[in-house]
Amino acid sequence: MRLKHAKRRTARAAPGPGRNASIQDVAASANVSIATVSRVLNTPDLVAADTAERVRRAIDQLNFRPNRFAQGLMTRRSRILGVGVPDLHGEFYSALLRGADDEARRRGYHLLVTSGVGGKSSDGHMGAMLGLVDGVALMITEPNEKLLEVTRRSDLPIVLLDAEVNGAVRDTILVDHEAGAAEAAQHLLKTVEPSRCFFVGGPRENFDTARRAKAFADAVRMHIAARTPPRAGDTTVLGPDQIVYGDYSVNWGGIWARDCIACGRLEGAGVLAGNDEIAYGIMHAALDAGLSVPGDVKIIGFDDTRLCSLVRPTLSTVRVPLQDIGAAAVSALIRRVETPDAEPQRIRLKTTLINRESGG
Amino acid sequence: MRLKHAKRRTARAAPGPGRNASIQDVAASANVSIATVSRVLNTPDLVAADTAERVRRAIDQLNFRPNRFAQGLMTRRSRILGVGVPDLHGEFYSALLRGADDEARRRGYHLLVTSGVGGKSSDGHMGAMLGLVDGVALMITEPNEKLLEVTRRSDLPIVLLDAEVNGAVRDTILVDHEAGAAEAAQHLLKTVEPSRCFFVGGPRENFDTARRAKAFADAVRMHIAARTPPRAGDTTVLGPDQIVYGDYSVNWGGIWARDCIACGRLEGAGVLAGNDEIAYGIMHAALDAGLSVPGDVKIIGFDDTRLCSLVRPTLSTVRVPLQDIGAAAVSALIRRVETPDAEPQRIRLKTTLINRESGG
DNA sequence: AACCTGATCGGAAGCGCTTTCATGACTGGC
DNA sequence: GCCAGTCATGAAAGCGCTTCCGATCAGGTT
Repeated sequence: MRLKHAKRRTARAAPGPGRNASIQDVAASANVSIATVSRVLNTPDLVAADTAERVRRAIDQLNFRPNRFAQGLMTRRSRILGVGVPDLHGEFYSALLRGADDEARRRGYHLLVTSGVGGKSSDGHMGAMLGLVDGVALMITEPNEKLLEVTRRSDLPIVLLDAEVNGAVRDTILVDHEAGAAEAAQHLLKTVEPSRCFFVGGPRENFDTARRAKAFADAVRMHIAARTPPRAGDTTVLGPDQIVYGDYSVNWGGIWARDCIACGRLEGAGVLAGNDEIAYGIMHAALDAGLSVPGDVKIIGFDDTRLCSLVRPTLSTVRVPLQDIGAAAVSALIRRVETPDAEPQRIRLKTTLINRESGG
Repeated sequence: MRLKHAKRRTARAAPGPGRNASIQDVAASANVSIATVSRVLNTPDLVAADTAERVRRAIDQLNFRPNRFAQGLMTRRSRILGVGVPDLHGEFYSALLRGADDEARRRGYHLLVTSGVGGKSSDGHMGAMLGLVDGVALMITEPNEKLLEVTRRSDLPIVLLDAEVNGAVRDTILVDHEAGAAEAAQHLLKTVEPSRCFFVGGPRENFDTARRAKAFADAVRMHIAARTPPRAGDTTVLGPDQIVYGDYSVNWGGIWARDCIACGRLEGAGVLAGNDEIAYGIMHAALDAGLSVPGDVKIIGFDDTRLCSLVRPTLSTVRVPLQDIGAAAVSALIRRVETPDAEPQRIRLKTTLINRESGG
């Protein structure tokens, strides 16, 4: 037997398995209206204690969870935050993500992660993401007009990680690469001649490398200018080979070091690397060539990834608080989402020189 | 002048800035009904070519993007996949996530990442996640009844990473740890006496460590049983100290190695470590003690993280295709989401012994 | 001429929720 | 005993979309 054209207007099947309980079911079960159920959830103060209790029991019993889509449709909030990073490879982003995720969960938000930000095919994907999230934390490491344009025109809350966007006043999490690079330079300059100090960076266009390079150069120049008495031949112009660029890889560090060794210039040098991997590459090439670290050459890395304490000799490095960056980004983003009119914030996180073995 | 109590029933403000264009706006602009607009988006075949074209123009012009919440409310799909891992720390999960993200974006899905799966406070967070995603890829490394119970009772599509759940027939991505461990053992046994072969694992409860340990022991026993002629004193019982457990850290590897050295038992040994970090710890302690690797002691790691090719001597290891695991998980999950009635799948991924320096 | 068929489209229901507005029951002050 | 002022609650209007159903029309079939 089968009902033919059964009237289905308002009748609804019992919330058995296969269908989650809806607010309707709860309301029916607690003998109140759906409005009251909603109030119990969102504004409990507006409902009488005993009613609320009854509703809560029904909720538990039916295992009711508000449908997030319906909620989102009304409130225009999803409690999801987008996180866009250029890449998911390696220690670096994994630490960042970890900080972000911890903070997000603490605040009852979820993280929608997407990598390849700035890549070619990322536009559509980003677009789709914008419709789902309450805000976006974006990490951009190289200039990318298209992406910045999107962020500028979007009215979605955005915080920028470690990148300044000229023209737009936005929440921004900054890392004080300058102080870190300067501190590292000063440390090297204690025992190394300014002319023997090198900065071996990542890609020239990379924001971080650029800032670290500039601060390094400034520190070296300042050191020269300040020392008394001046020495013969002192010049505040750095040699063109003292600041070089490549990429963020062990390989590039090795290449540079071997070149340098070939010219006999690595011995007695002090090197600040653009990141830990480069530093490791340099150190390794030096050791392979029979140089001692830090005896013959002093090396300082950047970021303080796990690598630093694993390798021997251990790597001195400039610690960048990656987890804190992630956490701060999420925190700032939530603040903007929840209080859209708040003043834009610029949070600046400190770096720390970590003296281990390689830096002397 | 201001309109007082203007009638607002059906009138709606123009879709200026501050409000995104809705399907209504598109319909009005293209002079069709919203049903037609929807069809253009979802079932273009049902719309006349010229009408569709007109609608598409309106969509472009108004920069219309369907509201994902409204869509989700109707379709019960979000095109978001949940990924739950125990931890976000380190190379391991970062590689996995990368594979997952690549595959997801290729298929037009997004990833909602959550760590701390299996942790104490993760329940509520997981619960909230379940309402948002089309399915979940779960990585569990240790027994966790509560979590498994949740997965069992949920009708949400789930794929399990590298964990078997007895009783439930589920899509599962498995890694052939057994083959990898056996291959590594056999490699060591070529030059090392069975009684001098060790497995230094991570936590005893950890699924992976348990499986690797068992396969290692089996391989050693089988080697003893198979060799002809049998030697005096051959026994297929491994010494209790040949399979040991600790945690997945460099530190633990170092501790074990130093203990072993103290008893004079490391020289001439062959060691399979539970992961690369342990292997590195062992290798380092050995080198520090003046032993040569692989001359005096042969060491093989597990996972093939970046560390292996960075350190010197380079680490032989059993490669686990982390990125492939992530990609396979997402792929299987999408399959289940889109064809819920498909047969449950068990995908088994191969490991590969990577011979570098430390393994001899 | 009456009928059927398929292609195309609009009307309208309804997904599950939040929120406004109206209602009714009490309360205290006169 | 009556009116203003709470307080607790319900009815109902949508949020923006998908999809079922039916209307219309052109063109072919009997």
